[in-house]
Amino acid sequence: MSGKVRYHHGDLRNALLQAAVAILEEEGLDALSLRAVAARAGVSHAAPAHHFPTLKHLLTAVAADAFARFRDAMQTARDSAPSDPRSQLGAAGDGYIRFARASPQAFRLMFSPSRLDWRDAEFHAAGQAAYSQLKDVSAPVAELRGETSEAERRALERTVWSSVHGYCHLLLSGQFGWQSDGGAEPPPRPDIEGLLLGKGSEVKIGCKGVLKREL
Amino acid sequence: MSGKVRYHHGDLRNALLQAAVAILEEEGLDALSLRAVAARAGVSHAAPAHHFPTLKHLLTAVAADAFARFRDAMQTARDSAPSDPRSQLGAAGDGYIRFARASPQAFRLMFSPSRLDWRDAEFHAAGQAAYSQLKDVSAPVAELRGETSEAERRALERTVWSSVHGYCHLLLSGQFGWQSDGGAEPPPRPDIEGLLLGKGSEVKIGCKGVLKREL
DNA sequence: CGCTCATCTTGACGATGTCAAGAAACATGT
DNA sequence: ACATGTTTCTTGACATCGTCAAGATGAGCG
Repeated sequence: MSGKVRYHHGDLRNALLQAAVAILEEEGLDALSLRAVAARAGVSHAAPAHHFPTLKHLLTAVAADAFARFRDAMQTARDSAPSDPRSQLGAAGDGYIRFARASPQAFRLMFSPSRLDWRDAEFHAAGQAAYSQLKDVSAPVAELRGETSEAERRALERTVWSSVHGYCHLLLSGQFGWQSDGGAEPPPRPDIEGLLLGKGSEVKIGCKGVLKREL
Repeated sequence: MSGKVRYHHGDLRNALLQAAVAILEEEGLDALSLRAVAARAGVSHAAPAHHFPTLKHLLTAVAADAFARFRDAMQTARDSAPSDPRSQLGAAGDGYIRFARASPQAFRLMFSPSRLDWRDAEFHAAGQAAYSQLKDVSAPVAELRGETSEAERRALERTVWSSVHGYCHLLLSGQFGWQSDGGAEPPPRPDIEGLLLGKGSEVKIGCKGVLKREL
């Protein structure tokens, strides 16, 4: 509790995680080393070993924490949006993108397979919690499209996820000619609502002969 | 020319690139170090310095080479597909995915911003050549959809690219619960043709009142 | 008080990227 | 043919990294 430096830190695990998040944001993923984290926490270079046996363990814990904030970003965006399927889908996508833009380094880490231990229980749970956001907004859309089978629902989730995730990944990679440090706004994201539910004033006749009118 | 080991290699730059590609495929991106490449080419650890001043230079050259094969994969897929916009769009996407599955490590490298020098001229040219494949198949689709402005065409390119790229990235990250080493087939890719051009037997009335029949 | 054990420090090892200095082979001009 | 200069490669070194081993320290508990 006290700020004094003791031999036994008392809460080193949390201090290391906090230092890791700070380094990740300030200096980037490539500067996130065990020794840098230890130095920032004010302990010796081998101190993290007991709490995080390996760099991969530390990065996995940081990624799990990031996934929790990632989920919150989507939830927050959905909370301040209308409850219809179209708006909820768009809001989840916007939350997804908002997080990626606000924490690009964390986003990179979260989807870096080789740096993480995918079998870690907490990490897996955090990832699933985030994914459930996509499932929640995709299900009503699948309903509207008449895609009711399990396979069809999963396919729709993958379509939504691929579209939004690909946009984020390409955006952060600079592939759209957009730099995060400049003040310019990035190009608009794919219009998944329009692609999946049609434009607002559209009448669409499905291949099964079902007539639908959206919004 | 001879297989003899000489002090002056004669074609070390190409030999290093070839060794790098081999290591990338056999041992993965994380094992691709300057020293490993030098050892595989049979030269001393500092020999690459003259041809590739920095690891980033070597990786950028490897990525540029990969982008050329990437472009070829899309072109080949398009060549063996009908010439209508829908088929060409699907074929380009399939070629994109085929390359990512066949060379996952190269694909990872190609979109790893921090490892590459994005201002390298050859790399940039190779990337643009690959991107032109997406532009070529997107333009006729934009035409069919009545999206003729420059901004609309660019937006459609981003939508197509995001969808296919996101699918590849998530697939290779194991996010779809699919492992490349197992013999199982991965889940199907997003149906971009269907999303952008409608299902085959569908009649669609656009918001501008234009009636279109596809296929 | 004394014992036990988790926690932290110190020191070391091999691997990495990069630099500096020098050796070896090629190129060129005369 | 020979000398000279330049390119190419080797050797050696240094800092940094992850990881391990051994020991110091202090907290918890009988």
